[in-house]
Amino acid sequence: MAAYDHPDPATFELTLVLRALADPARLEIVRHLERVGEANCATLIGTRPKSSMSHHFQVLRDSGVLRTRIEGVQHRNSLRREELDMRFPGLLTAILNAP
Amino acid sequence: MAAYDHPDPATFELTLVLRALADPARLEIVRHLERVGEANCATLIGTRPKSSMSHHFQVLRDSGVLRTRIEGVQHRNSLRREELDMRFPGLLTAILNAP
DNA sequence: TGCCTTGTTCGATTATTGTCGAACAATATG
DNA sequence: CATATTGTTCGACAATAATCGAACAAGGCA
Repeated sequence: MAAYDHPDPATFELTLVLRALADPARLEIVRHLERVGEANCATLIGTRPKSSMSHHFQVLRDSGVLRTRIEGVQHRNSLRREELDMRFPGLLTAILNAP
Repeated sequence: MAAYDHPDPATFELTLVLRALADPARLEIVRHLERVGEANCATLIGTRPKSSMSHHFQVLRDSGVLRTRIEGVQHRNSLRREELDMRFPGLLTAILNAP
C-alpha cells in the first residue's frame, strides 16, 4: 500500500474542516484520537461497517484533521493538532472542549 | 409576523452549529454580521435569490448562531456571540479569525 | 384602499453525502 | 503457499441538503 496524500497546512480549507467535523461519527473518531493519541481503524469501528469507517477517515484526512501512517497492515491515525492550530488557532481545542 | 423561535443556549448542539457554519454562503453571512453588528436580510443578498437566503438564515437561527429581531417589515439579524461563547468557548472566535 | 417593500413558505429539482455489501489489495503468519 | 487480518475501492441506493421560482403574508405609506 502506498502512503496517503496529506494536504499541506497552508491549503487547509475552513469549510472543509468544519464539514469534516460536522458529523457525529467523525466527531467521535476525533474525540477518541484525542484521548488515545493514535489508533488504527479497526479499534474505532463500533457498529459501523469497515467501508463506512474508511469513508469517514478519508474525509478527515482530506480536510487535514488527521494523518494516517501505515505500519505493516495497520493504518495508524492521529490528529494533526499542531498543523491545525497553526492554520486555525483555537479551533480544534474549542471543538474538543465543547459539550 | 410572529417573533421567531430561538433555541436556548443550553440546547445548542455542536454538530448543528458546525453544519451551519460549514457552508460558504452562511460563513459569509456570519463574517458580515461580525463586521456590521446587525443587518437585515436584504442587505446580505448578493446574487442569491431571497428564498435561498431565507433558508440560510433559518439554518443559522435554528442552530443558535444568530438571532432575528423583527422591526416593522425588516428582520434584523445579529450574532449570538455571548451565548455561543458561553456554550462553546472560543469556537466562534476561532472561526471568525480563520483565513 | 392600493401598492410597495421585506421576507417567508411551498414545491419541485438537483446536488451532495452517507451507508453498506462485495470484491479486491497488501501484509503477515502458520 | 495457504490463510487470516486490515483496510480500500467500487457501485448502488438512501437520505439529506441546497437552489430557486412563484405565491403568499405583513407592515408601511401615499
